[in-house]
Amino acid sequence: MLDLKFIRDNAEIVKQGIANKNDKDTIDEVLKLDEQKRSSLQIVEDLKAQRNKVSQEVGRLKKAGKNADAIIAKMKEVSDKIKELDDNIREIEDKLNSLLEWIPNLPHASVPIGKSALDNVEYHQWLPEAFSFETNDKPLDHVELGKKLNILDFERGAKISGSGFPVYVGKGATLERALINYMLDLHINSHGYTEVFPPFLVNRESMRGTGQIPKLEEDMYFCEKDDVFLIPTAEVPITNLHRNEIIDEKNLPIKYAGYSACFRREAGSYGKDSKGFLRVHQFNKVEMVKFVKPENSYSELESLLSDAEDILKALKIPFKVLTLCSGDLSFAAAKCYDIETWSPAENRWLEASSCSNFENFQARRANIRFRNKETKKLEFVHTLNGSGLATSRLMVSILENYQTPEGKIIVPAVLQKYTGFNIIG
RNA sequence: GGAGAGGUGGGUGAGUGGCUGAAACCAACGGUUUGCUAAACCGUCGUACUCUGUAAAGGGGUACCGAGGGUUCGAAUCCCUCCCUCUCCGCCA
Repeated sequence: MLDLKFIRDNAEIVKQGIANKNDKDTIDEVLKLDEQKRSSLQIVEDLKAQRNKVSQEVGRLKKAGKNADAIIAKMKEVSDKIKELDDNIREIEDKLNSLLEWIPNLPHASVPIGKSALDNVEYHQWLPEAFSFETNDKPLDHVELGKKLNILDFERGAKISGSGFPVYVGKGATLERALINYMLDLHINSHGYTEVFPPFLVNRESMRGTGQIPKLEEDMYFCEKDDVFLIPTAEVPITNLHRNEIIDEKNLPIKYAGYSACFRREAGSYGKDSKGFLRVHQFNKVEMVKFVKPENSYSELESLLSDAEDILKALKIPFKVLTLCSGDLSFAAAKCYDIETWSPAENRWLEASSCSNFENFQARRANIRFRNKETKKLEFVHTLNGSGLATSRLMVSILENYQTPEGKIIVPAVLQKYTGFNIIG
């Protein structure tokens, strides 16, 4: 959520930001409603001031045993008028809020302007030693490998749940579990994050807090009976840990890392990247979430990115990092880096992580503040989060990059103590 | 699922129709005292919106005691609906 006062004072900047994000511009309507609201507010508040004053007078008169019928009758009229104006203001406010909820966060000044993913800018790239994009044999893709080695079962997943619900079997299941544990341990032991194991179902307010609602509501699984949603990412429960809280400044930054299953309906994206793990309805992810002081959020974004990259370096998976252009930024993000890992069989890069700075956009929605010791004022924190990492796309890269000419999989060295075996097949 | 208790400021907690934006205590902040720390003492200490306005400040108003309605000239206080937490019982992992 943007600050209404900021919108009022910087309408042109906001409009430009929305345009750069390819989003719908409702600012003129917002300003009009804001104007209406404030003028009505002035009138009704004057009436309320009058009512408060006279009501006290009534109390005094009654105590003195005097008759107050005349002014009571008059105040009744005032009260009715107030009620009418209040209703009117509430109506305006509802309209205003429903518009505000849909206004995206503005891109940071360092974000390249662009229309689509094609305009994203490469930030840097990392390749393992002796790596080559050229391969002599045609590598098997992860679906073929999974089937051949009997470690992934997409067909049975479709039978028991539907397409996009993969089943990990045998050493595949162990490898998945090892990967999750390895990533969590690294973040907790080496990067200073506190481990969180969050709920996978959250209420509507939480979804609103991080910005999934209203814009992405259709993309989430919803349990109507209890009005709860399956989380699309652990970002939601973990960021909402501090919803409606005032965080002690000396506890900042707060850094959490947590595993969750992630559920996405992927409505409207059928047929695109549908193979195997490339687009699934349920996947596993370790997520990092930070609550930081505003002045530090961009340096925290860099370190968040580097924390995610450390996983890939340790696993020796080739990756590159993109700075998303304004048009490709998600609704709530001010800046975002995507990490893409190399898939030799697909012969392309696959998105495995997003690391974003939301500035105070989520904090304002979720009302997460701290008291600034210098100004003594309450301020919104900045929130950030990044996948560290999603296992599905990562698993594609691991299986394909670590396959031997015989079609076996060598377990990456850092995972071997977690799996207890060093080869699959 | 059944029965009961309760949700008040950063925290504990008082407050059953007007003098309560809210006692008291704790925490926090500023100061005095002290060789340093501690203790003691004094003082300050809600948020949001809005109007006015200053170099910075400040001042006025409104709202807010879980949420939303209602009664009333006037509601933290009375009524209704909903949400949440806790305790006990039942069922179950």
